This record gives sequence, C-alpha cells and structure tokens, in this order.
Amino acid sequence: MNIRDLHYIILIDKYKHFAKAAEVANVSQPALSMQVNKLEAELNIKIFERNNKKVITTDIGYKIIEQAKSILHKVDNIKEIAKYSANHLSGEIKLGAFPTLAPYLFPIILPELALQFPKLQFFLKEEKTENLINHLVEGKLDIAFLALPVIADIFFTEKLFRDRFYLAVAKTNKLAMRKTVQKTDLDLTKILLLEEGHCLRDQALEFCPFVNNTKHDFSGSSLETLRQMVAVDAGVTFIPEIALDKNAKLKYLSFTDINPYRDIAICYRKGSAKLALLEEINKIIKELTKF
Amino acid sequence: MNIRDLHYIILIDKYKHFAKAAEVANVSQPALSMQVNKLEAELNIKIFERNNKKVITTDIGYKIIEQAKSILHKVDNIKEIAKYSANHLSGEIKLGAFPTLAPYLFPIILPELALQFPKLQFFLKEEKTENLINHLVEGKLDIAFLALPVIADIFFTEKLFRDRFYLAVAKTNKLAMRKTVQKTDLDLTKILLLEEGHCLRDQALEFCPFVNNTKHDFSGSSLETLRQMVAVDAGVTFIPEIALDKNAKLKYLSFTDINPYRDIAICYRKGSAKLALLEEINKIIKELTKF
DNA sequence: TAAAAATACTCCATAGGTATTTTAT
DNA sequence: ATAAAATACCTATGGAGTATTTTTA
Repeated sequence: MNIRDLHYIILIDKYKHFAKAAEVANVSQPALSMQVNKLEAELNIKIFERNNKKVITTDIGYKIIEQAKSILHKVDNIKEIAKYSANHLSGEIKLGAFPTLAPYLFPIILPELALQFPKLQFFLKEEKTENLINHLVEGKLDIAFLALPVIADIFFTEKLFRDRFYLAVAKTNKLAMRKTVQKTDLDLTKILLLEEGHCLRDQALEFCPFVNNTKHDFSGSSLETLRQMVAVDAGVTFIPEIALDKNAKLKYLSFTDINPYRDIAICYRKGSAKLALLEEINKIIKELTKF
Repeated sequence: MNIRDLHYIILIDKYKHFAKAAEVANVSQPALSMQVNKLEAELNIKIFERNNKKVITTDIGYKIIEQAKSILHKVDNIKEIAKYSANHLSGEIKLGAFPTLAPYLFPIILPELALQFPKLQFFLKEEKTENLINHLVEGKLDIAFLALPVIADIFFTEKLFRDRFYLAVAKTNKLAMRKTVQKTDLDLTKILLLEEGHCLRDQALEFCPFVNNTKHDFSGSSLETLRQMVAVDAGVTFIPEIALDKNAKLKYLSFTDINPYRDIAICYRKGSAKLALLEEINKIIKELTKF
C-alpha cells in the first residue's frame, strides 16, 4: 500500500471514472488502473465495481476510502507541521538551571526572550546539575545554565558571567558591623550549607573545607530558606551576587583575601536541531547577563 | 512521503538507533538512513538530531511521529476491513422490492436468509420499479425484485415465480356468490386501482383498459388500503396471489377466460462485487419461492 | 458500436544492498 | 579509537508512459 494509491482511489470514488481520476492525478489511465488493481489484489477485495459504463464504489471500498481520506488528512497535517515550524520561529524552548541560580537568572532573561520571540514557548526547569546534564543529553532540555567547569564536551558551552559569593550575615551578628570579611572570619561562625548535590554547597566548601554541618542537613531546602535562617542569626552563608537582595535583617559582606565565585555558562547540544535558534537566543542572553 | 518512511521514523524513534531500527524493519542501515534523510529534505525539517552516539527525536519530529503512528493505525484498519470482509461472509445486503410485492415477499425470504447468513445485515427498501432500477444501477441496492419484463440487461435477471391475480370482492358484493369470474364481469363493477407508477396498476390495466378511475386516485396508497376499500364494497380490485389473506369480509375469485398475472424476478448487477454471495442468496430465494 | 478499463511492453526512477567513508565523542 | 550514520555505487524492483486489446452495455 502507498499514500499515492489512496489518492488514486479517492479520486476514482469522487469522479466514478478512471480516466478522469487519472487526469486529475496527473498520471495516465493505465498507470492508475494498475495501481488500483494491485491494491485490490494486495487487500484481496474489490474497491470498485466497474465496467465500460459505470464505476460503483463497493461497501468495503467506501469504508476504505473513508480511512484513506483520514490518512491523507493526517499526511497534510505532517506537511503543515513541517512547513509551519520551518517558516516561523515557533515551537518550544526548554530551559534548565540549577536551584540556586534559576530563581534569579530566569527573571532577568525571560521577559526579553519572550519579547524577542513571541512565537516561542519557553519552559523552565529547575534541577540539580547532574539532572540538567542528563536532560540536555536526552533532548529533554534545549538549554542548560551550568556552573563551570562543564566536562561534557557534547555541549557547546559558553561562559556568561562570573557570580561572586558574598557572606550573608544577620545584622544582629557580630560580623555585621564589618564592611568586608576574610577567610579566617569564617572560623568564628556557624556556616549554613545546602544539602549534598547542590553545586553551591560544593563551591562554598572549596573555601571552607573544614566545615562539618552533617548535624543540620537542609534537605530539600533552597537558598531562600538558608537566607531566612541567616536572618534569625542561626548562622551565616554564602550568597551569590545574583541573589543579593535588600533584606532589612541581612548584610552582605565581600571577602578581601579570598575571591569565592561561580562562573555561569550557557550550554546546548552542538548538534541541536534548533542550533540556529539557540545561537540567536544565546546572543540575547549574553547581552542580558553583562553585569 | 511514503507509508514505509513513516514506519522507519517510528522505529528510529522507538530504538533511538538507526541500525537497530533498520534491522527491525528488515532493511539495511543505509537504506533506512537514505529514506529518512529524503523525508527530512522533503519536509525541510529535522526529525532526528543525531551523531555517532545519540539519536534524539526533535519536537517537530515527535509531532510528526504522533501523526505517523495514527496513520499506520488507520492503514492497519484498512487491512483489517479488507481481511475481515474477505474471510467472513459479512457485510450488508440491500434488498429492494416494489410496494405491492415487498410486504408479502420479504416475510417469506428474510427469516431464512437471516438464518443462513448470520453475519450479513439485510436492509430492505420499498420503492417503485423505476427507483429500484436506478438504485440497483447506482449500487444503492444489491438485489431488486422486479416484475418481468426487465429491460435493463446490465442486470442478471432470473424469474422466480408467477404471481396470478385474483379479483378481490366484498362478501356483500353480488359477485361474491360466484367461484370464478370472467373478463366481462369486470364491466359490471367499479374497479379500484393504485396511483400512477405502481406496476400492479399497469398490469391490471392490461386486462381492463377501459377503466377510467381518474376520479379517485389513491395517491400514496397501498394494496392494503385498496383491500380495506374493497371490504366495505367500494369496488373490486386485483390482488396478487402472494397477497391473499383470510380476510373475513373478502372473497378472492379466480378468472376463467383470462389469466392475469405478474412474473416476479430477482435482479442484480452482473458485475457486482458481491456476485458470489448474491448467487448464494439467489439459490436460497429460488427455493423459498417455489410455490 | 463505442466508451472505458485492462493488458503489453518498454523505460526510467528510485529503493535497496554492499562496501566504504565521514563524523563526533 | 570507535561506534554509528552518511555516502558511493551498483542492482533490481516496480511505477509510468504509449500503444493496443478486451470488455460490455
């Protein structure tokens, strides 16, 4: 069977005349006759009763033609889907970022992206780095925002900006009167960290490897929870610049002798089918994240 | 595009591996690759992102594969329709008879047909001869029961039985004490006939051409109406043998000097797609109408 | 007799196979 | 380095065209 054959039988049913149907189908009458005969032989039924005066569609033929019409309709659908998405800059873009970045980055970039690509639908995903990488590999994400270094070189990876860490302390804390802090100050206070798996935890640990907070594991917590903990002076924590706010109970101190930071990069598959579009999007995001 | 191509992309989507999909499709990997590439070129889109390690179905590809699955499902439907109707003796048979025959013939033949062909669905149509012929030509009927002669030799036509006419008279009528009548008796009474177009009217008129009943035209009437008219002695009428009953108010008289009748035949298109089945049915009907 | 579908036969397009190359991780 | 898809090239199937025959109303 063949989509073309279905076209043929629909035309024959319409015109009840092989030669006329052949003409409309832009083939010779024998060509069309042959295909119909072959189809009937293949199905082992008669689609048309025919003689030199009349063509009658059989009951079975009628049922088959109904299906055929529906099939051709779906074939047109496929062509429509293809044509539409080839012409217009439409479709879906799935963005992913890890939890200590997503709430602060997405609000910066999304309004502009939505403006520039009104036909695109943006989906946001907040996942730990490991999952982001997997999802990007699997095609469940189009773009992931990751902290450098990114090992997977299946991805096109480009650094967007450096996000320095500040020490968040309660204004009631003894450190709060300082403008800056240094590494040794960390020894004096309790440091709050997110649970295992958060890259921000790992990054922070680089600068205070001595910390052992197994006693309080903030499972399923977010940076915002941590911030609230700091506000009641339950400890101090590292807050990236992008997440700084005007919290009345907090003070953010910069470091003098160390320079803790995370580099944020945009990643997408080199072979993405939407590569051209992703490059467009990347260009805009780069502009938006020039801090 | 091609139904086979749709198969290919569905398999690739399933296995996310060209060579595996090719194996399942029983073709070589290059053959399958070629067709997919051609399809993508034809649609001007990418259905799959692919490199030497991974195959990812694109968003558009996913939509297309959804349609493709639905198309293949309908293709299977077609094959099912064909296979079922080729194997089983199933389907629909549309029978037609003119109004002065249908109510008496169908009850005789249908119970047995339904018994012999439990998978067949029988549809009955009661129409004037002219329409029956048209419908049979058009394929809206499979079988028509007509009065001979049938001119259309597109049809296979076979006489089933001779249906003699009796004169129905009210028991209160002066003719009622007779056992038989003859042509001249008709002059003495009012003769009731159906409206124009009924073949029974024409047949009756052959034997009493002098009748002029333009005054009362029984438009839209049936033989049963006529019979009730006769019962109240509003006149007499010709009733075919097949329609005789045990009506207490009526007497049916046979003719001596003339022999009015109609010959009833079964007709179907010589080229009917159901010819074999119709011949089976005809065989049974012939048995049932051996009066 | 004539209109229409089926057949005959040739040609060409193209799907498929094998061998090989390219590609990207 | 290697796995996998793409390409090259050849073969063969089969779809399409023209001319002709068959069918049947």
